[in-house]
Amino acid sequence: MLKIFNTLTRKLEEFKPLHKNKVGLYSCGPTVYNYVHLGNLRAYVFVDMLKRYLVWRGYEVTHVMNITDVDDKTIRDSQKSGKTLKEFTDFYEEAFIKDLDSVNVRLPDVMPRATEHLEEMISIIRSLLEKGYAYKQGDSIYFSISKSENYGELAELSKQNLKENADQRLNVKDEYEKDSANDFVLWKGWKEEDGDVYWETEFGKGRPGWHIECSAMSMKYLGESFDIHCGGEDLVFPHHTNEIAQSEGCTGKHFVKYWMHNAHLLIEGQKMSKSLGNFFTLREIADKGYLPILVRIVLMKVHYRQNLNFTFVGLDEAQAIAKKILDTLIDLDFITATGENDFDAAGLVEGSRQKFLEAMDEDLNVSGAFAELMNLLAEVNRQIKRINPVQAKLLKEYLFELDGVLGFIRLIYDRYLVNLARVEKDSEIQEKIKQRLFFKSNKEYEKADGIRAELLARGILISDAPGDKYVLRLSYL
RNA sequence: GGCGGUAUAGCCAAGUGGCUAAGGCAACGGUUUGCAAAACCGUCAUUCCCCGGUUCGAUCCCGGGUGCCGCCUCCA
Repeated sequence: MLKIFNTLTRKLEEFKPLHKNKVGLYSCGPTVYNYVHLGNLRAYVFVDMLKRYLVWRGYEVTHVMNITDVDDKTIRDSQKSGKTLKEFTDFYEEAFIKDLDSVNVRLPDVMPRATEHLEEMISIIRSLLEKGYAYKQGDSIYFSISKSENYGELAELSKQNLKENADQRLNVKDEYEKDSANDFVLWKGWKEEDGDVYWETEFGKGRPGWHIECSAMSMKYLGESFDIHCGGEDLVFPHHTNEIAQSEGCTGKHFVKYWMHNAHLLIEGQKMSKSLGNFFTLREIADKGYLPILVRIVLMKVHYRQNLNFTFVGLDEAQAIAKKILDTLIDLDFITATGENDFDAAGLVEGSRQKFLEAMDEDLNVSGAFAELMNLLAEVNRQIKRINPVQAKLLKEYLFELDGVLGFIRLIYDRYLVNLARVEKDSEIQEKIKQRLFFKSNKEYEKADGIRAELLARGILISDAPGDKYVLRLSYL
């Protein structure tokens, strides 16, 4: 039984989709005005793992993630760069997709852009006006939270004593226009600084507010009620709180069954901030010589509701884990045993799968799942000398099956195979390997070791096996 | 000021009202190897942040501290 923590009830709940085994999943996507940083990436890796696990568990998942391609920041920065809004956001959208790919995040089924869903947003706003949830003030339209029953349930606002303008971020002008400080904007009337970014609509010239886009796009693709909505914990209030108010105000139906929020991350023990210069992007990590997929391992290894401290030591640890798994896969490829034995590979796999599932079923306990993977590897390594090719195939298939959830093993292994093929085609390297074997069998160890060192410098590690055999491990990470 | 999260070894990190407190990284010793690499075996938590309470029994439940983190209008 899969249990997940629902922010709405603050409890672990059994997961039961609204429609049999079909799951509608929405996650908040990026505002495309810059490269994504590690904090953003954690959210996307989390949703990816959740989705992969649901699929592994047999659910049919439809995943929708929005692209916010119009807001204050995209307008401001596109103007600064002298590009049109579209040129500007297209650039970062493309970069975003590349970054997701390099941490092996599977793309959502639908990635709708806000600017392409004005109709849907307008229709929700119209309905909210008709039903009295919204009011026009100046050129803008606001949602009146006092009209909304249960407003703030998700964020448990009733328990809180909201500090007015806690962060000094409230715009004083906006303040005058709203009936209540906490009312939020659905439609923003055009202002001079918006330049040529506006839509002519029945509400006048302007653009949509932020919250409305997620309501519009999620309901368009997943229906008025759907199963899971994800996002970073900072979005609980106000973004998701307001999404609920708008959507439920408009449809009169319960919007989302399960809300899941991932915790934030620290960088080397410190808050990410512009002034500390620790807003790492994937490119910056890669420039330091780390394979981007290692970032996925780091982000995934810690439970999603736990604060994660991103460190370069952690990246090294991820590298060691990846290497350990790959080394076992390589050993399975180079097995020499052929005969019958009493090793119960199928039983080992079945037991392991059960433990992996039990761990992940507990609100995605990845640590437990990793522990099981490590225990399996240890057992395989203990038995490696007697495992035969049939058993090796079974074990490899199982590791790749788990990788359907984890999402890094196959990628690292394939990379190894590509490099290995390159080495095998390289006649110069092959010649060196032969020479080394010759020196070695002649007990000319200095010469043999010299060649080994030379090859190692080129990323090729020769591991001797009994007899004349050897295993090539590449410096792949 | 209000609300919430969290504290487990040198580091990362599960977990449980009682039995050996998972797993990984690092380190150290050993087996194997011509030497390595990989692997295996072994060592590595007697305040599980502190104080108090409940209990036959608390790392776990409750209360109070302390540290760190977050939210309180456009941030993943």
